Amino acid sequence: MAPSDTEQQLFDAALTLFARHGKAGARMQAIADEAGLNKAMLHYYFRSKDQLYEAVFGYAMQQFMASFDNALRTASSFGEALRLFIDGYITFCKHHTDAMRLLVNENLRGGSLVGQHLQQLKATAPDAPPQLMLRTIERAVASGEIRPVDADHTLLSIVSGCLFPFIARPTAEVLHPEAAQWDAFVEARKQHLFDLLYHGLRTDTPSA
Amino acid sequence: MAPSDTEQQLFDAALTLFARHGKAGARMQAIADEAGLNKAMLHYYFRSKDQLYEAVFGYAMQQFMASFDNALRTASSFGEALRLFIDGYITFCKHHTDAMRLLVNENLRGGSLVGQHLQQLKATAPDAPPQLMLRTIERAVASGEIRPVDADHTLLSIVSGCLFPFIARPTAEVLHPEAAQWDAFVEARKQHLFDLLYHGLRTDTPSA
DNA sequence: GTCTATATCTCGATAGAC
DNA sequence: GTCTATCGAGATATAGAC
Repeated sequence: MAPSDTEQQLFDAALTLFARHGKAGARMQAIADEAGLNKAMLHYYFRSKDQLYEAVFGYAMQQFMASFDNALRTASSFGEALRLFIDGYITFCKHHTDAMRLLVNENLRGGSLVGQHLQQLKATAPDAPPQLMLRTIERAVASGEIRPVDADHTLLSIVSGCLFPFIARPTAEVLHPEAAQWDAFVEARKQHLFDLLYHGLRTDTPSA
Repeated sequence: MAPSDTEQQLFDAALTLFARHGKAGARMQAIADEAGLNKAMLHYYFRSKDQLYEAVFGYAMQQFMASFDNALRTASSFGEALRLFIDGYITFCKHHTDAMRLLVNENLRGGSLVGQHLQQLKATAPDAPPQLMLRTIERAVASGEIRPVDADHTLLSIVSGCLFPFIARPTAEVLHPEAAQWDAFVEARKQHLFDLLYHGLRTDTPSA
């Protein structure tokens, strides 16, 4: 069932405002305004604010997971997988900033939605991107391609490096004013992060 | 002027609840309850919710900055500085989770408070921890102790590695259920992160 | 300084015309 | 399906007794 135009507009507006102001801070009136419609339509399509939020959150999560899937499966070496993962992650954040913000927000608040959706995902798709990357790391350790690091911590480090600039953008912009051209800064980050992590993980280091 | 006991109790309760539910989600009634007092006292000491929030935010920021200052100045090598910075950061997050959550939340929301306070800090204390660590990185690059990395990106990577487990705790706990003993996981992270970053940054890699 | 009681308003949700 | 008008809960903030 394809959602109607109206429903889609409301949905998009909700994503934007929930991401910007959080679940509690976003106003149904503001969402309706953003969509160029009225509150009654919001309730007509989504019943309540709670249900609207859950729908939006589920969508963000799904969109997020889908964004790496293909990339990761084509990698033929750990280095390539690492680069694809980093590039994919950062590109996703750049183009779907609202979705990312929503996910981080929910995590930060310790909401139960994160656990629910992840558990479900783990059950229905045991080789979703996070697990896939975990196993990629474990294989690379086993084959000696990288040092014997803890896979969970390593994945956390990779993800954090990708996400953090978006989370801490206001701080980053003060510390690094030249980054006024945000897009260039984000692009440069892909390369920096790959270098740092690849050097940090690989077994042998031929001198330059 | 030392704040009265009452004021302090209200303040602490506010920090807890603002961190837990965000500025919009936290209820003045709930803050009063948490402090074992009533709403009227909140307005008596802090005028409005806005002013209460600003006071709490400023305090969190200040507490955060103060927590590294001494540690960083005693380091005699880059490796030592890196270890002190990581240990200090993670320990701070562990013991002042609410303050950290508040700061991250405000960053995520792109609030203007972050910029204001950081600008002011930069003016009054030009060698506050962030700048201090930046210069430490630059010196280490200049001396050849580490590879010629971009200092801003590197600092961002270090900070993100420290903070992220706390930000993404719900996700981390699903991916890594053994981390049910959170404290042990956090302690282990100090070592993991230092290893990863030190290997990633240093110039030469003597084989084990 | 501290409390109870209340004023004022904002927001989520619904009713009902079209 | 879409809108205007409105209800009623719950929020911030204040008044005023003690």
